Amino acid sequence: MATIYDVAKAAGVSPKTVSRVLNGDAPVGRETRKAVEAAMSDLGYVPSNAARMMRSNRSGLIGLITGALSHKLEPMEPTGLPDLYIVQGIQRVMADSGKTLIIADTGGTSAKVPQLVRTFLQHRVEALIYVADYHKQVTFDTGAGNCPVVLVNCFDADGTPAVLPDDEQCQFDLVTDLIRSGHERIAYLTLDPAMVAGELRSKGYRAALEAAGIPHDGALEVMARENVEDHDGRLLQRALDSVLALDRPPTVICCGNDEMALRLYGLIRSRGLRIPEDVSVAGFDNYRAIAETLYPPLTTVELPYPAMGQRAAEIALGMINGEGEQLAGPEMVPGPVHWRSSVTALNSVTKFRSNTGSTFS
Amino acid sequence: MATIYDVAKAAGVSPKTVSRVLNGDAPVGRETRKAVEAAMSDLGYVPSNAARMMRSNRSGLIGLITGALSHKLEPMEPTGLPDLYIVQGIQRVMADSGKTLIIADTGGTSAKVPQLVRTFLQHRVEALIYVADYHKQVTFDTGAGNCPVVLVNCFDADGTPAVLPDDEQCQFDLVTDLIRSGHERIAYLTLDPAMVAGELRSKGYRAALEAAGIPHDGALEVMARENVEDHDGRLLQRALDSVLALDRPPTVICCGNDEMALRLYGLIRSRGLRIPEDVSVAGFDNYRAIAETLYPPLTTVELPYPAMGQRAAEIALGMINGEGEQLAGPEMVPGPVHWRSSVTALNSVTKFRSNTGSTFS
DNA sequence: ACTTGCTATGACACCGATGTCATGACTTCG
DNA sequence: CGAAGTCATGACATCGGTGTCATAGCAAGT
Repeated sequence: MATIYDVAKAAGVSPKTVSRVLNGDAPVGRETRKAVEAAMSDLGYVPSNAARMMRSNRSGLIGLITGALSHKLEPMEPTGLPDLYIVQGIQRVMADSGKTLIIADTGGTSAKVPQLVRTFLQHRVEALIYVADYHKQVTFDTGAGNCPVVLVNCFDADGTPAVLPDDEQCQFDLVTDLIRSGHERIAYLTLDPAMVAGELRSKGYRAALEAAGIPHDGALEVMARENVEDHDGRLLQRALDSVLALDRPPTVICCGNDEMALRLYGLIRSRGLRIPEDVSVAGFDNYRAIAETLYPPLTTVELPYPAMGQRAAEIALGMINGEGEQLAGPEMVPGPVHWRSSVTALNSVTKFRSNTGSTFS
Repeated sequence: MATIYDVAKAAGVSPKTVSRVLNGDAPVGRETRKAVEAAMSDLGYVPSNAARMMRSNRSGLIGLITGALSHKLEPMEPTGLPDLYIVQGIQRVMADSGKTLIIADTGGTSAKVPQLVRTFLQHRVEALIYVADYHKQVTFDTGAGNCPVVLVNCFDADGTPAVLPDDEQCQFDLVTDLIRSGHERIAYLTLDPAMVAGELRSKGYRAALEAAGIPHDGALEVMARENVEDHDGRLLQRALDSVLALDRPPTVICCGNDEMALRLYGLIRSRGLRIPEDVSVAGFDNYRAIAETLYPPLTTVELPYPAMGQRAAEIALGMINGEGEQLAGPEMVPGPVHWRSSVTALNSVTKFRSNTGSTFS
C-alpha cells in the first residue's frame, strides 16, 4: 500500500505538502496541488487511519455490542427484533456523522462481553454502545477505561447514560385512548411483573385509570404470562375466564404483548364471543406480523426502537464532543398508539380520541 | 489512556520489556514480569492497535458491506432476510478467528459503496466482504487496492471469489424427490427468468426431468411472476388455470418461491381443489413464516444462507493467510429439501426418496 | 582460562501520518 | 526603499508500539 512518502516523491514535493492537500488545512499552489492529486490517483493512495490516529488520538470508530446478530430470527419470535431495529437506528446516525461502526456480537452469552470491550478499547473506539435484547437491568464494566458508554434498552445501577423504551407512557397512552372512546371496564392481562417491562406497563395502565378518575378494580388486572420457558398458556385461559365471569365484565381486554393477544383471539372465539362486537382487544409492541395479520387487525402500541437507536447514537456523539451535560437519568422514548379495528368505540367522540402520536391504520 | 512508556516507567523497566510481556515473544524474568503485569493492571493499560499496526501492517479488521441492516424488516417480506442470515454466518467465523468485523450499511443505495470501501481501506481492513440481498450480478470496485474481496450472494464479471446459493441444484433436488415419490406431471410456475435465481431454478427443474427420463412439456413451465413492482397476481391465476386445463394436468405444482405458493394455496382452493389430495404444491426458500404456517405445511427447499456466510468468511481468512489457491469460480452452496405434507406420494416407495440432505418435518 | 551459548534486558530506529517552526519569494504599505 | 505581511513549502520531531542489534551476566563445554 502506497504511503504519503511515495506520493510525495512521485509528485516531487515534501510529505507535509501532500498532507496539506489531503486535509486542506493550509494553502497549496494550484500546480502543486494538481501534481499531488495526480500522484495520489496514480498510486491508488489511501491514507492510513492508524498513522493518523497516532497523532490525533481519534480513531473514528464506535463500538457496538449486541446480541442482535446471533438471534434465531425465528419467523414467529414473540417479540419481533427490537435490538436489530435499534442497531439500524444507530448505524444510520453514525454513518451520517462520518464515524465507522464496529459491531461485535455476544452470541447470546454475556460472558464474552469483557473480551469484546477489551478488543474495542484496543481499537480506541471513541464510544461504546451496548444494546440489550429486551428491557432489563445490566452491569456493564469497561475496566478502568474512561470511554463514553451508552446503554440502550437496558440500564445499570450506576446511572450510566441509557436510552429506554417508555413502556409506562405507552401503556398510559393506549389506555387513555380506550377511555376516551368510551371504555371504562378495562381488563389488563399482564406479563410477569418480575420483568421490567411488565411492571412498567402495569403502572401505565393504573396511571391512566387514575388520571381518568376510574377506580382500579384489582379483579381486572390479572397476570397471564409467567416468565418461564415452558409456560403452557393455561394461565391465560384462567385469566380470561376470570375476567369474563365478573359481574361487570370488561368491554376491552388489554394484553401484555401482541403475542398474548394473538392467543387471546383464539380463546375468546372458543368462548363464543366476537371481536370487537362482544369484547375489544388491545396488544402491546405493534409486532406487525401479528398486529396486521390478525382479523380484525389489532390495536396496539409501538415501542420506538429505531428512534431509541438514533437517540443513543446522538448521545454518544455528544459525549465524544464533550457536550456531555451528563443526562440526569435514563432517557425514556415514547412510541405511538396504532388504532385498528380490534377495538370498538363505545361512544361517538372518536374524533376526540386522537392525541399526538396516534395513527390510524 | 496509559501508554507502554507509562507502564515501563511504573515497573522500572524499558518499554521493550513491557512489549515482551505483552507478546510473550522473548523470555522475561519472573520478577520483572510480575512487576510489569502489576503496573499494567494499575494503570488500566490497553495496548493501542493503531500503533501496533504501524509496524505489523495487520489491522485485525474485516470490512463487511451490506444492506442487511437497512432492511425494512417487514413481517411478510417475501424473501425472508437472506443477507442478515449471511451476516450472522460471517460474524460467527470472524469472532472465532480473532478478527473484528467492521460493518457498513449501504442504506439500500449502491452509490454509497465506493465511499464505504474507501473508509474501510483507510482502516486497512485485511479483507472486504460484500453481501447482496438477492442472487445477482454486481460490479464491485476496490480502486487500485489489492485488498482481498469476497462476494456473497452475488458475483461479478471478473471472477472475483464469490459464494452463491446453488439455486439450480436445490431445484434439481426438489424435483428429483418429487419424481422419486411418483410424480411425473410436474408443473413449474416460474419467477421472471430475467432474475438470476429464476433462470437457475428453471434449469434445475429441467435437468431433474431429463435425469429421470421424463420429457419436458413446455405447457407445464409457465412464468407466473413478473419482475416488476406492482405485479397484481393475474399472471399467477392465468398460469394456474392454464396448467389445470391441460389434458393431462399436473399432479404437483412447483412454485418459484414460497410467497407464490402462499398465494397459490388460495387460488387452488377457490377452484374447488384440495391440497394435497387433488394437487400437491411445492415452494422454494423455506421461508418458515410461510412454509410452516400454511396448512398443510409446505414442501420446499432451503437456501443455506448461514452456511454461505461461513464459507465466505473462511475464504476471506484463507486469502489473508495467503493460502489463496484462488477459486476456479464462484463457490455454489446447496441446501436441504424440507419435505412436508403439501406433497403427497403417488407410490409407496417414499423410503427411497430421501437423499442426502433432505429433512422431514 | 577461554570460548560458546543461553537468558534477560536496553538503546535505537522505524512504521505513516501531522503539528510546529523556519524559510524564501512576493506583495503591500508607509 | 525598507518593514511588515501573506503565501507556499520543507525540515524535523512526535505519536505508541515493535524489530534489530548490542550488551551484560552466567553456566556449560573444551
